[in-house]
Amino acid sequence: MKKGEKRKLELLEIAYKMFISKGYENTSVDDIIAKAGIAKGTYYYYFESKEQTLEEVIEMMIDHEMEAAASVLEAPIPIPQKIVGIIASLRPAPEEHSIEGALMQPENIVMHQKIKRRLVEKVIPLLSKVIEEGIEQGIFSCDNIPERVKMMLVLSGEIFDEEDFTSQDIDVFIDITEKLLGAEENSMGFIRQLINSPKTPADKKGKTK
Amino acid sequence: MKKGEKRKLELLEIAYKMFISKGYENTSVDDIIAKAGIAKGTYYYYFESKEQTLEEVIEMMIDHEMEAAASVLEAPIPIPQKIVGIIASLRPAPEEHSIEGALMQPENIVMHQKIKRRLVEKVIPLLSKVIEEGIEQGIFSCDNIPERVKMMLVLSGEIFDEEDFTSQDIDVFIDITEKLLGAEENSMGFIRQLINSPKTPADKKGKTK
DNA sequence: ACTAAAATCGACCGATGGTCGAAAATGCAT
DNA sequence: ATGCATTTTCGACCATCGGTCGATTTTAGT
Repeated sequence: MKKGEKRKLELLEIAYKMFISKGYENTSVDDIIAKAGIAKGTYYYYFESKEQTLEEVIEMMIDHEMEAAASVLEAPIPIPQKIVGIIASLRPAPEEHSIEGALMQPENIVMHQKIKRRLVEKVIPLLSKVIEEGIEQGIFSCDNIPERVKMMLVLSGEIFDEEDFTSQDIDVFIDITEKLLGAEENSMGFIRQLINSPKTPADKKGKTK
Repeated sequence: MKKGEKRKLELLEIAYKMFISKGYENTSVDDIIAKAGIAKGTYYYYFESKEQTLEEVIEMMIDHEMEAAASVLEAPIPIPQKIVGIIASLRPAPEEHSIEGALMQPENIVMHQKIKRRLVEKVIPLLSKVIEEGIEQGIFSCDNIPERVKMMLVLSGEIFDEEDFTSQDIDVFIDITEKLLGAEENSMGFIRQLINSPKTPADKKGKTK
């Protein structure tokens, strides 16, 4: 009741790392068991299938991200910052693991997509609460909150996942977020600063053609 | 220089139908060649890989959808209707082929996602033109048009792909679209009628709890 | 020490995407 | 027609992959 759990955790950890670094499709069960030093049968003693392993790995990741999101929730910061903080915390931790940023590689669509869906699902109620708080404070004003939250999440997920999003993308996202929530003009403008500092090392290729 | 082309088109057509009806992952190369009555080697004489076949099939579909979208563009209808018409035309033709609506099945994520991306890419300039027209006519008012168009497309693609979208989703989408384009309140409200008629046979399960 | 349950092993399987050398089929110049 | 090069077709074969299964070892309770 304990040995087994540990072994499964170990396998999950290995699978997790390999899925992220090499991609789900490019990681074979043989790869995993080789790394773990176990036999095929042992692997299938703990998992029904490779896909189920993916599912559990994703659940692990989700829990991780959700913790981060929840911690932002309780931080003593203004509501708009909370919202952005939560959304930002959903990005699959670029530092820790993912030695190579191979997560959103074209061949990893399946995993990437599954993560996104589950994440959106889980975060909606959390963010909805925050929005309601904001409404009570009078800084937001809107109905159909969960639906609006979902659209915010879908947009941020789709736009900021790509590495080549532009400052125009950000501007429009800010604009749309404010209007989506019925917030005051430019009340979300601070997002710009948050984005310009950590990533995007100036402009890279082309552009100044 | 012609025999070869024809054969390839034939194979493409077969793959196309099978990918849609059974899904990409569930269609084996053997399935395709069996249907076509040719040998493995012949298939790989025309295609580098199964994935490349997918790519070409998608390109075919895209061209098809783009034609439909372009025809809407030239229709003698008001601008807002054009926009909605174009967005609606992007849905992968539910009637013609796709006997079973097996296109957005969970196992078809890869194909579905690839189609979506390419479609958005291609439609952005088209829709942007329409928006500009609208601005000239004074019914819209906004900047960063392509970015806004992209967000509209992303949202519509993400929300309306799922079969369980609610009337709230529609309401919010309408609201956000109007604000995204700087259109007058409720000027996009007609979308509701368009959606209620063709699909959604009343409300289905639960909901009236 | 005995035994039942849990855990591990690895040979084996069917299916799949892909390769390759040889054989037809085709086109063309003589 | 004949010879020859190019294009097209064939299908046996291969490596890999996810998954199965009966046998074997380890563990834990009595």
